[in-house]
Amino acid sequence: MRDGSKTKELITATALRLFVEKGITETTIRDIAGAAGVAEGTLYCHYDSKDALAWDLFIANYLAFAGELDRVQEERLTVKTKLEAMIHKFCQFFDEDQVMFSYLLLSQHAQLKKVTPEMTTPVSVLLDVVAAGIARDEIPGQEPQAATAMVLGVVLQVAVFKVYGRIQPSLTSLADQLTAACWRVLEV
Amino acid sequence: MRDGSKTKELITATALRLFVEKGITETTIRDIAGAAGVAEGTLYCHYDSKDALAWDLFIANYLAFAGELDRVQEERLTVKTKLEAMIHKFCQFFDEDQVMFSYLLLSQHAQLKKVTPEMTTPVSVLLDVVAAGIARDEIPGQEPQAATAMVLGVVLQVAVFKVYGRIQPSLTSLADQLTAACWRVLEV
Amino acid sequence: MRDGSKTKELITATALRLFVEKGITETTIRDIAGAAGVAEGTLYCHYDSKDALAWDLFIANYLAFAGELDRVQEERLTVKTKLEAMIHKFCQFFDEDQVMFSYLLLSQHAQLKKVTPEMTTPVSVLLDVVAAGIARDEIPGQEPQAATAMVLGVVLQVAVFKVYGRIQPSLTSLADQLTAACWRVLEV
Amino acid sequence: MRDGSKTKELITATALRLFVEKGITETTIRDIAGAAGVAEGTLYCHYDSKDALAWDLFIANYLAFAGELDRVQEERLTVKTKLEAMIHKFCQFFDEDQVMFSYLLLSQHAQLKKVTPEMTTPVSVLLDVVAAGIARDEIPGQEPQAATAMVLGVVLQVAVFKVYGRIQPSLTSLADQLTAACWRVLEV
DNA sequence: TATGAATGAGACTTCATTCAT
DNA sequence: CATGAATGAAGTCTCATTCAT
Repeated sequence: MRDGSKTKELITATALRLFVEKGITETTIRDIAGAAGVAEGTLYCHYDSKDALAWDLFIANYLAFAGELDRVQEERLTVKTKLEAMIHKFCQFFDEDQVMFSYLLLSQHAQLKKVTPEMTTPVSVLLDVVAAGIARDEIPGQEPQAATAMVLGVVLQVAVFKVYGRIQPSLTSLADQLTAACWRVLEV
Repeated sequence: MRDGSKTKELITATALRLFVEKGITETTIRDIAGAAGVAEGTLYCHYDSKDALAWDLFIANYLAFAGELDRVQEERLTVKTKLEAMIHKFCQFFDEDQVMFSYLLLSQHAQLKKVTPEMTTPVSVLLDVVAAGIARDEIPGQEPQAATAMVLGVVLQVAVFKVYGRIQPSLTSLADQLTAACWRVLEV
Repeated sequence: MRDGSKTKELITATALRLFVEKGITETTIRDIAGAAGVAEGTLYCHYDSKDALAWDLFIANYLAFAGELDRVQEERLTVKTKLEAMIHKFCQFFDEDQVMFSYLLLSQHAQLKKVTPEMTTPVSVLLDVVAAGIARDEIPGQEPQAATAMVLGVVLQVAVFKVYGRIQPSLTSLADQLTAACWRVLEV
Repeated sequence: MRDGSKTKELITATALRLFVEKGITETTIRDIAGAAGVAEGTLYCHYDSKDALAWDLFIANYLAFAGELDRVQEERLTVKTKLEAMIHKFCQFFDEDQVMFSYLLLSQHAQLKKVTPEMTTPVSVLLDVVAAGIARDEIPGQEPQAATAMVLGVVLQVAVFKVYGRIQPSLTSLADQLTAACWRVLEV
């Protein structure tokens, strides 16, 4: 109540958790306010609307993650090491903040309509690396979109299985295994 | 007006399309009835509730697809051919009824809470095949859940990219390529 | 299905039972049709509407009962014997058809708006007898309406208690006791 | 807008009036909100549902009235004076708040299913007094339930006739007369 | 007469949002 | 900034009634 930013963070974190637990549409303002211990109106001191909250939560973190992916790939020279670094980053993100990772995953479909093509997203970063790898012949010639999809699928579906409790070990501990698998996928 | 099953099919098909276009929660009874050209109350002649409609639509087709997957894998002897047949089936299903495939994909997360463990699902069929392959040493020793996730991810994410228009060719035409990729994934 | 009047009686009897069990508004056409084993539309072959059914059921039996009360009182000469005969009739009606008696009791309030003053009702018959008794000095001078209310209350409330299971013996076996009590009430 | 309890009282009083005028089922949320001059949703700031409103309105006042009856009977020593005091209380309640009295009367049947046996109700208070009177030989030996029903009937049916406009004087002015009649009823 | 799928008005309820305090 | 009562549009669902067969 003293520091407004504390309240905002509280609301944001609570909303994130509930969005993942119940879904965005299924989570009401009352749910969030109640779980955060603030009044319903308070939310509107920090966000214009529920949609704005969901969007902010999505896009800020989606782009930030894309930025991190981009940074780690830029620090590597070969496609193989770029891919390795990116997958490690994926796994690290998942392990450090599974709730946020899940949120990006599940809200992706709904929010993607509002993502403009010029934005740098995790997918576009991965696609650029894969496409460059093919262009530079570090990866056998193939359709970049399909190749990207397969690599992305390997990582994301393992994350989904982890969320569902089908997989026990941390993703980080599986990162090398995932990288190897992805690399084999790309070797045509 | 005479044949109730025609009306039911009309409602079902309309609902399926709208659910995929706008999302389940975002699709209203009025949307469905309006698009199907029937009265709102008519929906309740055939389904107990909107949730029941969404669930019926999901589970009937989810289980039917699982059944088809199971049938084709049973007709093959080796894990490799089983996998190949299943992936072809995946691609065929996608190409023949992309709307339904998309619906199963997007509603999976929400409806999965109501799926009981004894049900045979597409995931459980794939998992069984992979696990058996590992047990029989047709696939190198590894964690079956993780292996299943990776294979599933390859196929599903390519389907997602296809839905988003990132990929042009039909999935069926990519089936062999996907099978090869999945097999490389499993070769440790 | 062969004889229409059988179907009508079936519907009528079923409706009566459900109206008493659940209340008129709370009983749906579907309830009645389902319990009677006929289609929903069939009801409209015999009654114009649900309200018409409820009203017919009420007024026919309300007036018929009034007619019986009137008949038995006319066959007696003194107010005391008239009252005795009427109360016996009340009790007999209750014991013979508790469901119908209950229906008249509970729907009275709602249907009474449609009862016109010139109709001969159970209340008007009782009132006439009491008023005549006062006029003829067979009952001490008093306000006829209040006197009628008290007599009616004694009988009806005992019936209500019987319906609620608070009273065991049949009303008929209590008729003399009720008559005596009513008579004492009227003796100012 | 500031003081919520004012709004709640307004809604409650409006609902009470309409419930009595038209019946509970026949009164819609829109009716209540419109007559109270609030939005429809406002009702749900104060009550969980329409049923909860009807129930609260019933049980709070039903039990409060039972409490008052119990209090006045406890202040008297003999059954005769207890009965006299209770009937006066009945009449006073009716004259002071005929709408509430009518509501308790008409909703009694529907709400009684939710009344548990351990609750002290107006009927149970009266029954206890009558039963005690019989036990103490202040009233001739008889079945307490039937005796209670008759006394209750005398008072309630006069109230009903008053509601219907058949009786002009206030119930309070008739209280002594009613008490005398009830007493005669009990004298076997 | 009987059927029952279809109708559509309208009931109850939810919930994002506002605003006076 | 925070509050929370109030709002009212919109959603789901019910149900008396119709009508083609």
